[in-house]
Amino acid sequence: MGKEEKTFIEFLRRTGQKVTRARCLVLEEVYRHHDHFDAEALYQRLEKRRAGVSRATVYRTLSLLDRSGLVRKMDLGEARSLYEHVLGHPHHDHLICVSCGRIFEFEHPGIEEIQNQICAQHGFEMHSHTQQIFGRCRDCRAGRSPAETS
Amino acid sequence: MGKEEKTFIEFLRRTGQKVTRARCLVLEEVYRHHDHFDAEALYQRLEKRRAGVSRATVYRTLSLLDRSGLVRKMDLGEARSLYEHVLGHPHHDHLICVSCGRIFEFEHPGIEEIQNQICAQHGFEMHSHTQQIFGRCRDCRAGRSPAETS
DNA sequence: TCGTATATTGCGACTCCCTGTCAATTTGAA
DNA sequence: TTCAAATTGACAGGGAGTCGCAATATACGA
Ligand SMILES: [Mn+2]
Ligand SMILES: [Mn+2]
Ligand SMILES: [Zn+2]
Ligand SMILES: [Zn+2]
Repeated sequence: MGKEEKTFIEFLRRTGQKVTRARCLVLEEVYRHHDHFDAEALYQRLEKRRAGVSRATVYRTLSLLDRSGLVRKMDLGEARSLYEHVLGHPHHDHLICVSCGRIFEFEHPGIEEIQNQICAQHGFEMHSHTQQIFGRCRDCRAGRSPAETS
Repeated sequence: MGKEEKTFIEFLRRTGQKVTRARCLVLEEVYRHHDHFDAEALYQRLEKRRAGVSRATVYRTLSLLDRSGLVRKMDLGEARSLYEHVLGHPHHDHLICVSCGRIFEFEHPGIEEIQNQICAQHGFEMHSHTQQIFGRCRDCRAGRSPAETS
């Protein structure tokens, strides 16, 4: 049993919720890939594997995973929310190419430090933060299609 | 005629669109207040003034104002998008209190500088960026209700 | 292991924020 | 003033996500 299962089960127990077949299948599928995904795509992947988990349960379980700290829900201003792993993926923020849609990750300790300063100034207790930079990626600027890059 | 009207008309002309009664009324109402607002609230304000502008036109005009650079559309992960002025309001980012919902603004030159560095490293051409810090504000931490402040 | 209280599930209906359609109206260039 | 083209209001439609509920699964204690 992976660390994520352990964490999830511990979270469910701690909060008086049940460890169900559907929840385990969703968690398993979430951790089969390591990219940014949306709820519908995850549901489709489960369908393909004939997991027999409903769309509603996918949404409900993603919410649990978010609250348990296993995944992070991200809202990039698009219709659908995206999700990404937290466990084993250190905190980072995103560069989003408005041309090809790809998402690049970055992290910079200086930013976190400044954020702490700002919170201190405002007497603000930070729970989470997000930072997104929208623009054109190197490939798109070069007129290259993303497919040509390996 | 305020600077915002001038800018808007110039934008409309430049992009081959028409300066209409409805668009002017929406712009006027947008600039009557200087806080964060959503489309529905703006529509209600117009209704109260019997402006006779439809909800659809409010949405369509907000989109134009966003594209013209007069307002900024913000997605804070809530159902509704928020909008805020750009003209006369220097760039800033937001602290959002998850307890009372109030939004506080901050700006820090160091952050912008780091963002430029990161873009340079990735060969990324930045168009815009947003940064949100979620947490609890000073008042909420002190158990004070926001109404008591002022 | 079994029985039972309680949580969860799948289903589809539903909500909510917009967005698209289209006939009627307005705009502005000539 | 004329008139093609853009815009508008009304409302249907879309799409992501949520809710209610009867059927089912889970877990806890006997
Ligand atoms: Mn990421
Ligand atoms: Mn602001
Ligand atoms: Zn790109
Ligand atoms: Zn607060």
